[in-house]
Amino acid sequence: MLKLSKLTDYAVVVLVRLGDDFALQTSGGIAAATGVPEPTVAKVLKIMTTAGLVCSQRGARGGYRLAKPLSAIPVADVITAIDGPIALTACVEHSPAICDSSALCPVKGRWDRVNSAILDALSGISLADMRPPERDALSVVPMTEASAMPSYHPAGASVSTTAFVE
Amino acid sequence: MLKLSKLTDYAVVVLVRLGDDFALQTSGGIAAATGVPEPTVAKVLKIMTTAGLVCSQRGARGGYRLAKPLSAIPVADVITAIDGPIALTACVEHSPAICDSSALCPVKGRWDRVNSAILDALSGISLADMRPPERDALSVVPMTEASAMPSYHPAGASVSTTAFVE
DNA sequence: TCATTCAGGACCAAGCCAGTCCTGTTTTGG
DNA sequence: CCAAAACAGGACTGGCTTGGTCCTGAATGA
Ligand code: FES
Ligand code: FES
Repeated sequence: MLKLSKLTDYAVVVLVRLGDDFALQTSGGIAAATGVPEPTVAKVLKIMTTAGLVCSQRGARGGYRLAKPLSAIPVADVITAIDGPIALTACVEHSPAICDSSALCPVKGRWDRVNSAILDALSGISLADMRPPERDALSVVPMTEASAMPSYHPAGASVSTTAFVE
Repeated sequence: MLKLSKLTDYAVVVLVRLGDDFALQTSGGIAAATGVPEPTVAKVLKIMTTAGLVCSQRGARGGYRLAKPLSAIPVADVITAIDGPIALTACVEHSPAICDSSALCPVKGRWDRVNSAILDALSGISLADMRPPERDALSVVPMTEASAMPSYHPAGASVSTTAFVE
């Protein structure tokens, strides 16, 4: 299954939202603005902080801020931060897993080319390219309450309408 | 997790093996030659047949044969045959899943570019590129018995040495 | 001092994938 | 005509991964 984890999708949404203005934003505020459940936003932002993509300010009036402009963050970095190194198969350079039968395997080392092709493709697209041109409608959402706003669910399926009850 | 299913890895191994000669080869023979468990080989080949990548001949003295040369089979086709259409997220063209909140989603339609970049990369590499230059050592393996040969396990981990006991 | 906010885990349930097996159907060969 | 060989197609199950939640602790500002 060549697909991204749902967390990665969330991360892009959150980061793009962070890029809308450079003021400190709390995880709760971002959750309200994007419709992503607050615990999930917090989890994503923690990972992003560890990866160095965002800066955090602790304590009261704290929050998160982008560490670099959106145009300087390739999509590959976000994926790597959440999913770990991009390794299509177990037998690819920089893969966490090791391969036993590398002496016998007929396709030994041959996936590397495929892997780097994908890596190049993902490194050439930045988060700025993911931002939609019309960013007015979303920025005006008040960060206090967004109860009536439908939540954002990338996976589709059945929308549990009580995703962010508070 | 941006990684391929293990079946896809097997499929490439099996198809490359099929490309070594154009005679009919039984699933059992391929299993013996590659070290992949026989039921798995059969499963992979059935999928490949449905996808039209290999031709099958039923009955006694039957077997499988490549439908087209290795150089005419891009890696993307193998992945699509096993994993379904390449769709990084749920909100990509040709994705089987549907997205509810496409009206609100801030990155609506923005994954398409990433997806096609990957698709292009995978379409530009054929199975012939996956075949190692030295194909002597593998072709001389007799198809009758390969009991002493270590099995091929892409995932690494613990090698159950009794993979193909018979 | 206290409320606020992030840090960093542990934790559980659901979904998915790998691998196996079983029952047909088709063809060859005696 | 019969039996063996080999593919077709599905059902089934165990194990792993992931998504999502929660809890406790540390830092900061009022
Ligand atoms: S999740 Fe469907 S358009 Fe973004
Ligand atoms: S599975 Fe490790 S080299 Fe191919």
